[in-house]
Amino acid sequence: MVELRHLRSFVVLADERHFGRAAVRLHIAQPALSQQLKQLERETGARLLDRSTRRVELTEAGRLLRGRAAEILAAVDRTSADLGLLGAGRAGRVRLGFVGTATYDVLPHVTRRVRDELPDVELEVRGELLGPELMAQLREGDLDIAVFRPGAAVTDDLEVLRLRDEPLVAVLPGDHPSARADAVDLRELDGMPLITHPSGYHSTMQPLVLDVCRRAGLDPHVVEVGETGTLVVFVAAGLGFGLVPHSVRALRLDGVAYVPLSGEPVTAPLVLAHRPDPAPVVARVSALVAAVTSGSGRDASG
Amino acid sequence: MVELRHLRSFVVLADERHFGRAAVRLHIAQPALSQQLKQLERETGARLLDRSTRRVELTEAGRLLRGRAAEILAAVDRTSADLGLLGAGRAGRVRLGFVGTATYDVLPHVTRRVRDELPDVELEVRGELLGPELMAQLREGDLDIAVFRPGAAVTDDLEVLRLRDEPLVAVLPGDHPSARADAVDLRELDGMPLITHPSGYHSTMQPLVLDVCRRAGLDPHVVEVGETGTLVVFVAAGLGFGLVPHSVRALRLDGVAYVPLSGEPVTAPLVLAHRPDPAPVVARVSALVAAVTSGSGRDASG
DNA sequence: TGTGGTGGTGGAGCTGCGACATCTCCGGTC
DNA sequence: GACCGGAGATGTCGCAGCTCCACCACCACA
Repeated sequence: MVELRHLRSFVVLADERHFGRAAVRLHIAQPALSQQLKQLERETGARLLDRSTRRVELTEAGRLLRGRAAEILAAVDRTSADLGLLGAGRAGRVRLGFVGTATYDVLPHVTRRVRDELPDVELEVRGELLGPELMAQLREGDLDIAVFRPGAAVTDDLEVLRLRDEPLVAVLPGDHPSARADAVDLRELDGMPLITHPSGYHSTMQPLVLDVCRRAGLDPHVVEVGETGTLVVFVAAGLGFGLVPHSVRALRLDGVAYVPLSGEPVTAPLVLAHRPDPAPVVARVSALVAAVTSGSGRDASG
Repeated sequence: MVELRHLRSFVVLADERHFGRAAVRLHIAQPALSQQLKQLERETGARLLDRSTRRVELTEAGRLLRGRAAEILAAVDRTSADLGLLGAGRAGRVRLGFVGTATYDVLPHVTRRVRDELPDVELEVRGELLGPELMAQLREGDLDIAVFRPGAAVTDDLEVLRLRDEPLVAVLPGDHPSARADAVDLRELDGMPLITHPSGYHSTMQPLVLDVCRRAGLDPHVVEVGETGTLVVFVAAGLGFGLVPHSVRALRLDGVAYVPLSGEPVTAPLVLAHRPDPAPVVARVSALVAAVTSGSGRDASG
């Protein structure tokens, strides 16, 4: 039966064209190498080397085998390496997607920690995505881990880990009377347009935000934007106010103030999701994300 | 060190998902299979099977390995098969050269037979070459097998196999008085130009043909042409007559008749040559050429 | 709580691989 | 042409490691 041992020896032998030198490189004795080649020739039924005591030359069959054996051994090595990384969960590629409101706080912290603690893990990070889109990409296998705020549609074909609940804060233009207050009552904002994430099934933030406003007796004119960054920029431009999770405070812009809401706190949950039975890397990175978010979530602002 | 044995076992195990059944299929005992899997997991550093006494399931690493191992084993099998064909002389590339007078009869028959009986052999055929040129190409390694008519210069650094002796026939213009005769005496052609192959060391036919003419008392005006095809075309054009081996009759042109010579037959030998200690394919194709020429040489004309 | 079936483990035996010594062949040299 | 040295082949032996057998541990099911 042909074994990789035969192929490994043959490749070196074909390279050296000399049994003695090849044996040294293989850390075996020359007679053993002769035996292996003989076995290989018996197994394959082809003469692989034209050899005399003076000269070792590849036959046509030998040339064919040299190429094939090299490919096979490369495939084995590559597979072995891949499996090692997979098994240790210390390397491999992980694709992470973040919802907009986690893009400016969680994302950079996670990236930093992974680079520090799992330097061989190749992170592919995408921010400013929307919850339903993230879940769809997870299910499609286009993403390994998603960090988002769950709507009603989180089914149990995904493993979901609750990271933390973040209180909503108001995003106000810097020149608003309440911009420097310790807290703001939503009713003080009556009449201002509300900048929100998209409606429909696209964002889980908008229904939450609208509900909060309605309960405070507000029915603001709504301006929808695609990204959290844009939302804050709009507020900075004086186009209205917004309601965002606390951690968006990491996104500091001139002309913008983040002010806690007075009264009973309203929170937006942040979760992490991945497919069930994840690869060790995915599990490891997930754990790191959880550690990052629980450890230093609240004091992320400056 | 990972060996193919491990991969073969793993593929079956991944297929059966049952150590006992897999061991039976592999013709080894179950504990041996457990050992192999353990080794494989140690080598790769990854857990490949989630297993209890009730259930054997592939991990993600296992799924990766199953695919890779199958590819690797397939590549090994394919290579082994290819080498077997090469070794048995049933595959490979053979470059065949034919002298002009064997181009129109032997060449097509050989090509046909090889395609039928050795479909994996890649044949590279060149016709209308001259004997000395063929031998030079053989020695240079530019050709594997040559079929030609030997001159004096066939040395013993080539293995030569006599294929057959062919009687010379006259090639006459269709309107010649003897064109429809059963035989022609050379003296009837006195005064006609003789179309021949090249002189000097280039062709072994010309000296033979001139000798035949001289012994018949002819001293014809000689017109030299490079190829046998051209020779026959010249005859068809009424430019003279020729003397060619019987098998050239396979080249039928309007306005040309092949007529046997009366009197004692004169033959031109046809031989096959290759380098000593040839690759199996070369030997096998050589045998096929010999079979073709000895079996159906004479009745090749229509 | 027994029972059957499953994968894991420990020890004995044997296969087969590799090391060593030796042989044979061949080319170069004088 | 006899000698010499280097190269691959061969014969023998020791031992690593694989396989097998017997047994263990575990779990589902009755």
